[in-house]
Amino acid sequence: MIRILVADDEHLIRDAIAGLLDLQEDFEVVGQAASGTEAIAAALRLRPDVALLDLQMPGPDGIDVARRLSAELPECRSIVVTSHGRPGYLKSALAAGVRGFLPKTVSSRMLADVVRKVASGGRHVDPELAAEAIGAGDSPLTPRETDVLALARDGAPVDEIAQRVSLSRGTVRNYLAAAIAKLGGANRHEAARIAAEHGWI
Amino acid sequence: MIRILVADDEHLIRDAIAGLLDLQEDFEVVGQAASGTEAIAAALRLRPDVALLDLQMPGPDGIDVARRLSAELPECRSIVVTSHGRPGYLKSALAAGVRGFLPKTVSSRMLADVVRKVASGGRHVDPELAAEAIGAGDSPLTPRETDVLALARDGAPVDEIAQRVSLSRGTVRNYLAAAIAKLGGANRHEAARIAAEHGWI
DNA sequence: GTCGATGCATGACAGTTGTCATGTACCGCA
DNA sequence: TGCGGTACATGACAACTGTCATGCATCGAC
Repeated sequence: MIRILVADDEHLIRDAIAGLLDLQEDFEVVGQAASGTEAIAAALRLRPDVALLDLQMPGPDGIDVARRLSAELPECRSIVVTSHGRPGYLKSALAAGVRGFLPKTVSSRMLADVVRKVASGGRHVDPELAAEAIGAGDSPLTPRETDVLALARDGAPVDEIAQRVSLSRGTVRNYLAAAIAKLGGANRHEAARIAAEHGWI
Repeated sequence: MIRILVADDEHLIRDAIAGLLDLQEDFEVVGQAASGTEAIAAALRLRPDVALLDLQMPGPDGIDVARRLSAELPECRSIVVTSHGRPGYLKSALAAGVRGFLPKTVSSRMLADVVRKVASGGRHVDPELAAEAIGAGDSPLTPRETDVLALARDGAPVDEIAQRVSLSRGTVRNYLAAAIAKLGGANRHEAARIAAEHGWI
């Protein structure tokens, strides 16, 4: 019997996936969590075999949770599930000790197979996401450029960004220009959008 | 027996929700669709009692589908489900003839209750979304402002927007300024983000 | 018919942003 | 030690964006 923890902030999805998994005779959903914090607490308490984590959650996201769990509860294997897009997170997910990485576009049969595979010590990464991640490659941005672009993401003016990273206006503009050039955008906002799509910020 | 069509572009979610509903003794999931186009075709073919539609789908979204169905298949009642946020769509959903409107944060029990209620001729709108929609109110933007802001959304420069809506640069800037002022943003991008959060563009 | 309110349109001006030339510090390498 | 490459930092200049004053057309109220 494989003991599973399901974490997703959307109650309906969480219930539905938990119900789906519970239908399998060799699965038992032992707990549910609606946030990263809850997921960590529940995992430490319930010690499941597999933690099925949504990537986007309030508080710590799925990857943060996986990192904590692989450090504090190594016998619990993590699988991260994500909505469409976001191949850029794959690399950091693997670095965080995630054993399975799937988009929500896979079939329920595939999810069950992956849970079994991971529970028995294997790994599984969705081939399509893997291809996209390889195609997209690593972020071309330097750490500083990443910081600055991340702050520019929701429309903050340069001065505010400069203050937050303790830089002069000119320097911030320079980093933004570099990011814009590297990403091929027409301005910072397009660049931020592109970087976000690739999971680089 | 209530015959249900489930439409969601994410296979896993679709499967999971369908499975969840199928557990209910008085429900029968008669079909699934992965896009708005498929949903319309499947509904016309299968003539379900209830169409459960995801808001965000490739091609026609859940509201578009509901509009088509309420025109061409009025005996099929539509329920729209959405990820968190987006109260702004509620009004257009109701205008499109949607009978139920729920965030994906509700429990599975609630979903089942709403399906029964809608199938028997009732309506249900999530109280929290309704409150937010009332609080947020209608879009303060004029049609032109909405057009322009929508185009500014993903970072297009003014000239491109001007071309697309056949306006002078100055006029476009003026509309953007009006939108920025009305929405309380610091620049067009913040304004676009705010409008998007409210579902106004 | 006049009035005010509203939506739409334009151009001048000032402030912000993007581009560029330039400079410093650090690192690996011959 | 000297060299090239990279990340980081700055300021001048040009282009773009946001603000403002202004004008025109439509529509309902009086």
